[in-house]
Amino acid sequence: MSFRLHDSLTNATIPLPQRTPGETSLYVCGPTVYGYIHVGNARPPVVFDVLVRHLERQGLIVRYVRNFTDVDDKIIQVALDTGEEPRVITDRYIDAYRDDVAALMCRPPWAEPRVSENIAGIIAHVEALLAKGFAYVTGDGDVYYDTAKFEGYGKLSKRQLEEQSASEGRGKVGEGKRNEPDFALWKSSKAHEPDGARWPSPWGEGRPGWHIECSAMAHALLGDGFDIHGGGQDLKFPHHENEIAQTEPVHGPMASAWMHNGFIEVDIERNADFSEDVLARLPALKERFPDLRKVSKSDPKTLQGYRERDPATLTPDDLAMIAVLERKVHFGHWFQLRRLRDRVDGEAIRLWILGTHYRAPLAFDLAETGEAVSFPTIEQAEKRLEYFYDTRLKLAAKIPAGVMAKATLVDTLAKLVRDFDAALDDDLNTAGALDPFAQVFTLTNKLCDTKRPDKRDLDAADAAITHLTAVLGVGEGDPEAFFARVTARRVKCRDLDPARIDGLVQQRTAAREAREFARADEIRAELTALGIELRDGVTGTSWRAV
RNA sequence: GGUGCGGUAGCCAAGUGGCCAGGCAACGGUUUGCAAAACCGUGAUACGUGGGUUCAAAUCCCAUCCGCACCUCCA
Repeated sequence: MSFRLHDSLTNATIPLPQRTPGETSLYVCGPTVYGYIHVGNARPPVVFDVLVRHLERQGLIVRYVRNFTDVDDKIIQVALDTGEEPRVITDRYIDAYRDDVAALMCRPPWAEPRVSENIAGIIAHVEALLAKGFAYVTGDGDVYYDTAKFEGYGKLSKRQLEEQSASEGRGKVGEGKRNEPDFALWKSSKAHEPDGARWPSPWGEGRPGWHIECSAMAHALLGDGFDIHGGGQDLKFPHHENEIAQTEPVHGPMASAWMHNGFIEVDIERNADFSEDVLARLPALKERFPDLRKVSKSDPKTLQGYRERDPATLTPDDLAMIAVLERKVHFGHWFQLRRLRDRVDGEAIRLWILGTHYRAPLAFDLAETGEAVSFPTIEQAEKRLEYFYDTRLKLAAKIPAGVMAKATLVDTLAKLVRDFDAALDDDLNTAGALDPFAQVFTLTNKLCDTKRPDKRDLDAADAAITHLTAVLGVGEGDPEAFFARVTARRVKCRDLDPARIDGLVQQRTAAREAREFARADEIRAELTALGIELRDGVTGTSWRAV
């Protein structure tokens, strides 16, 4: 095992930690299930799924835990808004999450704990922190972590204690909180909060704070310390910093390595088509609103606020803000994974994500021509996927025709597979791994195009492709199922009539057989205009929506 | 201000001292009734800028400019 990874705690590249030889334990922070996820949330499951596949392929047992945060202020808010019980809400979004990540070709983790099913362990952990003097109870029945007691506080995010501001707690210093960065381990329930979000505890009815949940669930499933803790970059502080602070005093060092993925970012100025006036005002607006470019959940509300104002009172700056907000809301709409999946295949989203190293930022592209919305880089990935599956179909059809000639590709293919594995061994360099991946497919196509392909070459190509696609989780499905899925989506999206297309294709075939090529080309032009691509093969003509 | 990440060809994106990235788009060719798909080939002094080290720098050192993210719920 020569896998090495970048550890965010030490900022060094280290060998894969294995507390138990032949086994690696991995904890990844999962979603808070209060709504549908957006494409940014898709990155961690995809990245860590590839990590698990790669390690397992090399014979390791990976104990991969990804939690569901089903107890949280945001869930309570949804419950209060809709009148539903929290469990109903969280069940719904857990199902939706599983559906989304399955579409991204992520395999289920070894364990998916829910906070609501780990309350006893959480209470025990809080009690242990209280007993050791790392936490204190306030008059309101809240329990806070005392960050001043933990010497290593700030070591993951590399920040000094005094710089930090409060998080995860309603209190301010003086109102029961001892230090500004102290965070809640247990929050007392308020009268109006739903029954499904309160549990009895030694400190009265309440619910756990966000950070303690992961510490407790990781310990429940992986024991005292584990190998790798993963999650998005933004969780470094405060979430993971707090997990360390909570875990170390009770169970000793938490994770041997930390892996943080970069963000998927949207750039609203890109292709935004703003007017000269808006563009001229952007710099000044950015001064006033530093997070102007960031797509935020409060954007629709803010936009609504502007729309409700008397147009006469709107200044040019306001109008510019409206233009920008409209753009942000538009991006936000397509950022949601469910919506995006209506336009591009989940597997293509996966390939798009893997095209960039997991620690680097990844730009989300959206282009518009008139009414039509497109996602250039993801659509590019989808075309690539079609190529992979086409190649597999071609290879499968050619394998029976293999002969004992001269095998020339066996060694080359083996080397490409080694290069592929080596790229992944180097801190999961999926983008680098796509190089040998591409070369294997080119060689396979070339091999299939030869008249008398060697049987051993064909088998070697098949074995190489099986390995590469299984590790990346890209192009490994049933090709027919893939094309059926993609065609069905495009047909639906463009409101095409498959029966009519089949009819036109038949007419064209008849014309071609009669050697009436002008007529045949006329029909093809008609189909092209509908976005249908034809392929004349030896076994007849097939069509695909492009 | 603090902590990180980055600037590589039209676009996306690997690469951390000498040798090839890869993909998309473009162009030429093989193939095809013509296309499409596939394959082959081509392209551009590609490495933010200025110095330095070295036989050799995208890669190391110094300086500098620019961009991004997080530091408040966020993957």
